[in-house]
Amino acid sequence: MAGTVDCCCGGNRLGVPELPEVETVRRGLAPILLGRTVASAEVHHPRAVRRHKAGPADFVTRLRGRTLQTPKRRGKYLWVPMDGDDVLVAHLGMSGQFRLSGPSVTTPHIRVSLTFTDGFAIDFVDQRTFGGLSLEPVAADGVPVSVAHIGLDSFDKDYDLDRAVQRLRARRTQVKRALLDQTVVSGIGNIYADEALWLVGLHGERLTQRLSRRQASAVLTAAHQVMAAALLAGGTSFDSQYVRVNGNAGSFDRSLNAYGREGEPCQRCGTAIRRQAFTNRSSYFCPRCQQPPRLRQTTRRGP
DNA sequence: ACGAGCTCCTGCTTGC
DNA sequence: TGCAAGCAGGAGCTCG
Repeated sequence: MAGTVDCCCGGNRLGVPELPEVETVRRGLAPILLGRTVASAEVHHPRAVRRHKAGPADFVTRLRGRTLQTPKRRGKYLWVPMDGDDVLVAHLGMSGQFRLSGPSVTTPHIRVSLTFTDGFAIDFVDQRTFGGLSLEPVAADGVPVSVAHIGLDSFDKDYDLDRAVQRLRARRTQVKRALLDQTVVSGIGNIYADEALWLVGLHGERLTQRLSRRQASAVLTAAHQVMAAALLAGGTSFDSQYVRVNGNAGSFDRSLNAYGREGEPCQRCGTAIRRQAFTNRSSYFCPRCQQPPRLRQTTRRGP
């Protein structure tokens, strides 16, 4: 039904919002928020505003009467400039969504609701409560203070690949860890890191300081390409009748080559994709295309 | 200053 | 059948 929003994952467990999903949400929100004035805000779960230091009551009070402008994004952070000095910052975390509110919408896990002066309303829905909203001042460049520490993402007009390559190679860690470090380049999560590494045939345990410029450049470029493809698919799935503001990258299944494909044949060489524990999560890679480093600095790997 | 590891959270899946 | 453990993972935090 028009005016409602379909569910986030459609059974796809890969619903975690990374840069393309967040950008899709931003584009969906833009025409909805621009020029609307908040009549009231309601915090249903205090954890959703835990990054708003002054607390839920202050959050609600300060939002009232504010007129919203076009949302902006860096990496996986969204923020909405408003009249006045501060901005509304949103992070979707693992499961955050914005949904158009209405009597026909029966959604559990509504954490925050915003109602506008024209009666229109949206909900911030977040099952796992890793996401949240806050009101924050902005730093000198117009970026919220909590976002200022992360690096530019590869879609930013000021993004400089050479500088990103420098930062990546300056780290003293494994390349996958560095790709997930939002202060190096923002926007890359576990899924796109694995896909980028598969594309360029690098094992995630390769040490950043031993990557050539060419290798570092290739993996960053690959990450951008995978995210660009997902963004394109998310964009084409837009339907003005059913405004998608929920982080679903549409019908695109992200054409994943490695992530989540344990035991399936590698699309390049046919070797079974392997899953490996990685800091409380998983890494997926082709053991043939992505050879692990033979020698670690102090530790020898097994075969 | 930097890097590693832990923690927060909920619902689905798997194993006993 | 029912319960418990495992798994998913972004980012802030602490510790070395």
